[in-house]
Amino acid sequence: MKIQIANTEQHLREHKIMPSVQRIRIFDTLIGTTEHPTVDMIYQSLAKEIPTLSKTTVYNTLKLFQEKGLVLVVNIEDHETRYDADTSFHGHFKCQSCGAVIDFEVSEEDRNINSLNGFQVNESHFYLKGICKKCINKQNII
Amino acid sequence: MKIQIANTEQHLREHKIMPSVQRIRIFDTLIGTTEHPTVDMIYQSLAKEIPTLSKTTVYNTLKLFQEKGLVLVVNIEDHETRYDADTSFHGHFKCQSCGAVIDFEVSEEDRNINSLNGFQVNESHFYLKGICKKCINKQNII
DNA sequence: ATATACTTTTGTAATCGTTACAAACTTGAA
DNA sequence: TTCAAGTTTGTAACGATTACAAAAGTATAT
Repeated sequence: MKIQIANTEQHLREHKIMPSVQRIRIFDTLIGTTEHPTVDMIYQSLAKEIPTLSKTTVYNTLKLFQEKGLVLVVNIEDHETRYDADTSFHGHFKCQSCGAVIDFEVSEEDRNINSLNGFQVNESHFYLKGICKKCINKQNII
Repeated sequence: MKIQIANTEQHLREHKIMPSVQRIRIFDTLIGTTEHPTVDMIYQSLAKEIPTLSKTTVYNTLKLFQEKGLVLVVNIEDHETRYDADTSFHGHFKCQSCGAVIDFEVSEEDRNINSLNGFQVNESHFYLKGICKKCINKQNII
């Protein structure tokens, strides 16, 4: 889902992150899309705007955001690390046909696994793969 | 959980896999452990027994097993692909203290996400991270 | 048994995402 | 202005995985 942040600069400061141009634009790119971009996608979409941008900066910045709790890492696919600015709890569905990664809701009860009594859970990731509604409909038309 | 297979050779044949020595031993290694090993862990544990074994063979074999539905890939951690011979549905918990990957049960209802009506789900992965019971107890003792 | 075709294994080299590192640059305070 | 600290950049290194082609093994027909 898309996240609304009125003022990115202020938002970063509130999380003790110095708001450099690069950091602001990387964060804005992330909240401006629902496609859970990879480092490379973010880099490509900013390269024209910030010609000196280095991919290392994108890596460093996303790592920083992650440590400060501003973004979540989505590891739904091997060797394809994606980032999500929506840090509320939700699941991710990857369409094996069109490749889109789509958010879905997970109820409070659903994520409470009672077979894990005595464990301290810090992170939860729910990943599903299959064919999304759009692609199913396309198949039916053809 | 540990899986019981009476006869690996026959099991592979039933899945249209030619049971070579390497394939049999790789499969046996997988069902003989609950630690969801990586390619390297499997390779290391067989290297003495099969001195000519190539890591490429371990990769090829696990890919084949995966395609034939004999094993599942566990991607709970970035850049650390693990394999699981238990293909029944269950979740994985990774302890951030000792590194163990532990299975947990997920009820039928829990994995049925009603916000995904109209989607075809082919694979489900539930990953949790935190501190396992053992490590919590250790901390209390110290 | 022998030849032939086919499958499997092996080792090396290539690839790709990510990280390490050090130099250059920017910012803010004194 | 000068200094110190933080940030960005480019290059090189790294590690997991894959590509590839040669070598070894297996099955089948004659």
